[in-house]
Amino acid sequence: MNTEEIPLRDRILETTRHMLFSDGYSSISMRKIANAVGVSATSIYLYFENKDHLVHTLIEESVEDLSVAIEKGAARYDDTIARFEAIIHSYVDFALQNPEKYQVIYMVQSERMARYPKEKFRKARRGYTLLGSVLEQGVKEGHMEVDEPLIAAYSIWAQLHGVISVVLNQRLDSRIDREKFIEESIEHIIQGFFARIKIS
Amino acid sequence: MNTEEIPLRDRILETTRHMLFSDGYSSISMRKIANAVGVSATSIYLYFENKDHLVHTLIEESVEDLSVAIEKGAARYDDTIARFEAIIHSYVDFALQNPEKYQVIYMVQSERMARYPKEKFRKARRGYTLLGSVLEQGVKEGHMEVDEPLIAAYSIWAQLHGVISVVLNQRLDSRIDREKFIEESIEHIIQGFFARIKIS
DNA sequence: ACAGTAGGTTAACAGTGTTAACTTAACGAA
DNA sequence: TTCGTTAAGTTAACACTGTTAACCTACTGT
Repeated sequence: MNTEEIPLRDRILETTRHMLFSDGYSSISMRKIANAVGVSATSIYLYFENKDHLVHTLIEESVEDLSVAIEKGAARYDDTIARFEAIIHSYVDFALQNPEKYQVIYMVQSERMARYPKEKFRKARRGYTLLGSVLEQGVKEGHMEVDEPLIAAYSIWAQLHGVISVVLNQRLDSRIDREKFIEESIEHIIQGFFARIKIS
Repeated sequence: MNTEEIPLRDRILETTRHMLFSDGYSSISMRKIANAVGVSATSIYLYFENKDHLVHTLIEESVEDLSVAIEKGAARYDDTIARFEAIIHSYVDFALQNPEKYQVIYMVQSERMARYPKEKFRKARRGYTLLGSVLEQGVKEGHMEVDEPLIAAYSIWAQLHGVISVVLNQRLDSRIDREKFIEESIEHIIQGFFARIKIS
């Protein structure tokens, strides 16, 4: 078999990610995962402390990949505004092209995240920290008007996630066209940072 | 006892909502809920088909309350722009003042929501449908520039949820001030609809 | 040839959602 | 008053869950 060559730990991770995405968290169990991999349930505990740890590892992987995608996207441009837009589009593109990985990041609700080791959160910061520094640069160059770049970056992050999760979770109103929704939402989020006109 | 006067069904709902918020979904069980209420686990099945139905009922209640809050907020003003801002602030205020109810709406992840009866989703639409009609009015009066009011409304909805959930789920970067984050995010979301300036 | 170890296994425990069958109290009709 | 019916709850059981402890087994280095 070819799969025998791949380390068991990796096979467990891949199988879990797939099952997590297609069946949902509450449907997966250690026994089912083990069964799909072709080992006994307790073998999973040789590589992961418990179910939480297994899921957290999956999240960490996904966060890493997302961060890399964003950094690559930004690196393609020198111009600050182009970098700003590239980051946002990289985020959205990654989420839409890798729904399994993206969904895993946010699939786990607050309670289970509370058990997520705090130091790991710093890795998750990489993406919007980069965005923050781009915003700062934008302010310096006079293109944007932003009080607190870090807050602004986080705000964009949250807004993007809201848009993406509505799309991926299929909560979108059936009367609304998916692509148009995404496009207009991104446009709106971007636009909000170039114009700061007082309401007349 | 005073609690004996309250119907069992209501006591179950109240207890479940509280436990759901404080302990999280994965920590609650039919037996624990029943124990806290003071009845046997199977008694819950006299009023709810299963655990899903129990949770869905809770969601429905919360959605209803949120909708009412928004409608009340909008009704306080005649001016379109004022109504627009009132809706957004009502949404945020409700979420922050009733975290138990708001969190319950989004606590249940996509998989469990797929089992949520589709006809119930229409009720959930009430809030942003109202927002959509206000946007439409704003376009008519020349205050705003929006292509598709319904899409725009949904986009705002998603963005607001993103911001709120970051705050309530305590995923906020510790360097960032909570109140300032909320304020600036709302400001940004609102501003995006008044100004549509092409990027130079 | 033998001890140690890496990489698995089976058996068991306490807890889960859910169903079926049972009890018990209240009520109206004869 | 006694019967049948119904409502509201109970207990016992089933198949499944995460997790632990004890066991096996094949390969390694000496």
